[in-house]
Amino acid sequence: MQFLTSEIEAGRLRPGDRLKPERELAVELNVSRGSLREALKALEMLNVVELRHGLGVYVTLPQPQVLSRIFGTLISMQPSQSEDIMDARVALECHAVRLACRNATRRDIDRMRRALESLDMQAGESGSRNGEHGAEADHEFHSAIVESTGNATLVFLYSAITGLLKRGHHERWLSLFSIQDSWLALNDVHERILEAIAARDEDRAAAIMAEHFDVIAKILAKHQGQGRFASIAFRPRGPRQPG
Amino acid sequence: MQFLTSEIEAGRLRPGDRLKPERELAVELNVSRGSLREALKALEMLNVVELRHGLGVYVTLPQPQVLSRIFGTLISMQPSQSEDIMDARVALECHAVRLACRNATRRDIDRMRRALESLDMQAGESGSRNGEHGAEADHEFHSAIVESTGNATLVFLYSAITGLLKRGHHERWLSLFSIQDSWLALNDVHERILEAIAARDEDRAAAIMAEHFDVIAKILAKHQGQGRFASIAFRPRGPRQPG
DNA sequence: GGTCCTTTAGTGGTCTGATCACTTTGAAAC
DNA sequence: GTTTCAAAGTGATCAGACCACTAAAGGACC
Repeated sequence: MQFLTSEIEAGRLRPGDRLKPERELAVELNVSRGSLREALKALEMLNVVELRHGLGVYVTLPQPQVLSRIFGTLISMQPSQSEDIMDARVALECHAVRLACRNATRRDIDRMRRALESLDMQAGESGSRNGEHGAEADHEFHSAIVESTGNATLVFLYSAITGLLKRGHHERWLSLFSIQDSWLALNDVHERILEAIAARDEDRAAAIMAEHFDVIAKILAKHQGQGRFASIAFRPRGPRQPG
Repeated sequence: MQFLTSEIEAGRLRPGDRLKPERELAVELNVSRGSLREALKALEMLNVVELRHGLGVYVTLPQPQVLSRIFGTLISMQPSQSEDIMDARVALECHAVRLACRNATRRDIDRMRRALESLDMQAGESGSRNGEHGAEADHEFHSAIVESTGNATLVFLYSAITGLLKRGHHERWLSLFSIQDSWLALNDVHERILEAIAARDEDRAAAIMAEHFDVIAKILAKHQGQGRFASIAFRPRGPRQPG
């Protein structure tokens, strides 16, 4: 177990590599095949390794969505604060939008624009599934920004975080897109973010992104009383207690 | 395997509960004890259960540090550049320092101050293990900031990220603390960050933190040519290629 | 009566060896 | 040349045994 993870982290085993047969590996590591299999199955659970029947054991490249599934199971077991998760998202996105200003290609910007157009269309209607589509388009816009950074780590963290938010607080998130006046405010801010990115003005982009999360926080706070998190200018919590 | 996770997610099994003995459970689920153990060990890897020798199998509440270990292993397999990881750190810390301004207690601030004092002491000497101690004190200072936010998710992500940086780029990181003039620049910035946090001035704190990472990036760039990452004002990379 | 030690039952940890199931490969049959 | 099928290599699972650890019951000693 320890052996395999350290081998992988040291880079001696790389995604796609095939491990030696179980029987052989067990002899080398001086453990029984049963014990080795316990470790392999455990690593398979983490998606570090894939056991293919009749073929062998392969080192795999964990996909972000797989990671967020694991995260979901784990965090669903602890008293996670949605505000905490949301704050992590704010942190990632406010910096991501700066990197986007530097690295976004024309294609990236087109993708963001399409997402906003889709969001606009949803805003006109007010059907029952309105929130669903709006949330999707919103997510597409923000994903486009993060992915345009070209930073694999940020993308990875972001997808894990948003996966969590989606699963755990889906209803509350959707409700944001059912509140009438939120559309106007959000769409305006979105447009200005895109504008700033296109102008490669990262200070402005970051400032508007921060403002964006403030707007969300305020809308949620106003309409739900509890749906608040600590974004940049919004401070629902007092100082922590010593301890 | 499927059985246990669904039982847990459904809430029928709760943290602290003890499962039936392996032999008994294996009979009930119609699998051999070996197969059951493979599943249990896999779940143990996710920290969903804990196998206590001589006692039994217990459902556990995952601890953040264990999660971040797993997370770190997974991230380490992503094709990320060290600049990418560093940028994620910048993102987390620049927002964390804002939250620190709101939530840090007197104890938190004392802890930061002690870390800086320790850092000062290291600066005076110039032994061979100087870099080691300096890096440790530096890490303590930054950890204190992130932990003072009271945001479990941020702490979690931060420890995963820094764990990665430490493991994968230890030497380069240490070298920063062996460069003579870096001490002066870094210590000054550290002091000003602490000052801003104590004054609860989050805009200033965030600005100085950003500057801090700029300083690091510039020092590394100057002394190593390659040790650069994209911090807020420092832009080593051109626009991404359309892909 | 109380304290300490030993024993014992219950449990996870590991090992061994066998058998089943899946995949690929290459030889044989056509 | 194509198809068929048998064999080799591999993971999947099983059964049974024994080891190691823990806690509680029981007895020995003070």
